[in-house]
Amino acid sequence: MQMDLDEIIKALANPTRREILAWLKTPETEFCEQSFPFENGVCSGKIFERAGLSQSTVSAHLAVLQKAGLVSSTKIGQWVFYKRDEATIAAFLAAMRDAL
Amino acid sequence: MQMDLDEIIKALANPTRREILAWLKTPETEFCEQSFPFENGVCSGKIFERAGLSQSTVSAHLAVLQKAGLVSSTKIGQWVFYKRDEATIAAFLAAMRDAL
DNA sequence: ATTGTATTTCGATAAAACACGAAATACAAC
DNA sequence: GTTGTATTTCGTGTTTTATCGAAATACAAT
Repeated sequence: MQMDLDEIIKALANPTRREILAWLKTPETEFCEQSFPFENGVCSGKIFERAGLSQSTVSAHLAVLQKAGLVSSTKIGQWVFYKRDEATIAAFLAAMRDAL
Repeated sequence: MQMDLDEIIKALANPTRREILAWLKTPETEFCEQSFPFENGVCSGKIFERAGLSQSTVSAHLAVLQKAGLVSSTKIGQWVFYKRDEATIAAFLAAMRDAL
């Protein structure tokens, strides 16, 4: 598994981004219903609402998470859905155990 | 175990600080001998040398690590010795598994 | 093709982090 | 107490991060 430990830690060194990642763990309980099933991920608009920051700011946070490989996105129509990348997250935790 | 997850992650979001923490895992192999046994920790001077940054900069890094609880320090004479705080590190790894 | 909705990118600003050298502090030894 | 060594704190410049609103892009629907 290739992954940039430094980039991932920096991505996680922000409470909003960690929060988003946590919300995505259980979309059913954290977000109200959406037209598409949660298997595709959560529509970014729902995340914008929840975060209490401007759209552009949250969009930037999502981009950082994605660049670090912690989430992936799918475009469906005019919406973009984000979901956790569990493989990277697990690999990061393992790498962290070794690094520390 | 009380510990500020946010403060710890921010402390770790810097390669130099992670490096220092890694060096302290095996002082015998990472640092040449010192007058006091490594049980007391590693003399900050040795860490300054190894890091390749100015004393003041490395001193600041050590302060961040200590404030986060990742290392502890002991003063002996005019020297200050730093060592890992394994309890905090382990608690952090566990908290990280839960948070992610 | 015009309009409307969803999202991202751009440009600006403020705050935080990183680095340095110089000054200050702490302690030992003389 | 003066000198020398070890370390931290202070003042400063530079870079990175976080945030916003406005402009740009993408797509759907009419």
